[in-house]
Amino acid sequence: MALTVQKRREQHKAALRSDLLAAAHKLVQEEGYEGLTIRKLAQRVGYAPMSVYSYFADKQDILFALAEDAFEILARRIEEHQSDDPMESLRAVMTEYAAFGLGNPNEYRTVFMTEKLKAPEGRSFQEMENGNPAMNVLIDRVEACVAAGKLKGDPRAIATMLWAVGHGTISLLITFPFYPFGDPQAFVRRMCDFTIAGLADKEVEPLSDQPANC
Amino acid sequence: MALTVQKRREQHKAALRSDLLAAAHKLVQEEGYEGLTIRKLAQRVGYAPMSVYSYFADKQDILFALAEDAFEILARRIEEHQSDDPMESLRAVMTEYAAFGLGNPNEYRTVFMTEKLKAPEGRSFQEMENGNPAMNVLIDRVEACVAAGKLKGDPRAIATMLWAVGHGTISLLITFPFYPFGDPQAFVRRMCDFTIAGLADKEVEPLSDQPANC
DNA sequence: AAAATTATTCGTACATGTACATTTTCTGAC
DNA sequence: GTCAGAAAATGTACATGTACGAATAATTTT
Repeated sequence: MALTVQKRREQHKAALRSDLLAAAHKLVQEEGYEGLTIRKLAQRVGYAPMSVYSYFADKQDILFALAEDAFEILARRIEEHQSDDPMESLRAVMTEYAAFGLGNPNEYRTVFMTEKLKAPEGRSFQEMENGNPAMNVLIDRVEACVAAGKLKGDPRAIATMLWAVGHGTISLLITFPFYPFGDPQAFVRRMCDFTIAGLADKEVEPLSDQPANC
Repeated sequence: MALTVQKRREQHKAALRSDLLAAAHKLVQEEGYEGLTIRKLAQRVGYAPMSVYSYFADKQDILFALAEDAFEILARRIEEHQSDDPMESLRAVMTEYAAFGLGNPNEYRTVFMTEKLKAPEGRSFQEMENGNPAMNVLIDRVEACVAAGKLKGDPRAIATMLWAVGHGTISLLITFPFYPFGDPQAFVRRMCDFTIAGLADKEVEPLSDQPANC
């Protein structure tokens, strides 16, 4: 029946897209980040350059897909670092997040430091909130801390604030490698400790509901 | 004598460079940020496209120069917002910095969210530290707070931490405009208050001296 | 002044992302 | 099987940043 064929085509297309991603990954391994070129990529899989655009909207789309794969590795790595103490588990998110960002600056940049022209098609933010695996784990662990009475207030607000601090720290370290932050690890730890200590005291209000915007 | 001619040439060259920058600025005004093109720019000043490269290393260099001009406006704006209370003055830096970043996302991006391949030729960081006018004011005001006994510890370390928080906040707001941070102003204020409150307690150690770095 | 050296400008050429239109392949109805 | 319509793949073309080297102008040396 028609639906089966439809499905098969979709799967086939997904498989080809996956092949392209694999080829892109290998290309980056072999020739570095700036060696990833639409033409080279097409050549690797025996396509004409323009055929790539049947599977990806544009080059950014490819980079995003690659970065998303990398971020799933991060999510797994974070889940490996879990403690009995929920606060320690929370700290581990920050630590692993930082290590990942510093170790994969290109992926970090494409996901977190690149203009987002389109809100990911679904609802404006739900998609994003649930989009990055690492963000999910962060919220989960904040919730655990709140449940354990170690933190007080709205978990999403707390997670967002932690995100802002962590992102600021990491992106500065990535962007200004020559600035004397001292030992990156130490700077990350300092920012992390400082922030968590600051949050431990107060009751954190939920984020406002976007009132005065334009 | 020879030196005079040398000087004159340098001034002439600087003037031409300035003309190019002015033309670039106008181009951006008229056609938007992505409308700034080497070819268009050259045409505006009656040059061949490649001649632009006598005055700028590459396109990034032009964008940087434009952004630096913008940041001087920020520095001036910050200095207008000064209070008797040094802590309030410090808060004003963050507020104005944020307002500037949100109002000039392109400039903010080119200065703070773009890979720095070359450490600015002088000494590795001195140049950078004194490079951005806003950073100078920040350090100055932190020093004032320390002097007034409102903050304790190393001023540069405190300023760097504030920078990290401020930058994280602003760059997230710029990069994920659709994420429900709530009112941007409110989010900035929250991050700012939270951070300054957290710093007020503790004695802040200087940043370590770059020990374990590959 | 003439020649040599240096600084400045420019012409040509290439790799890149991708818009647009065309061709080829596939699908489902008759 | 035939054929119309859709989907996938491709060919061509353009704007862009910029490398490279030639041409031109300015400066210094002789």
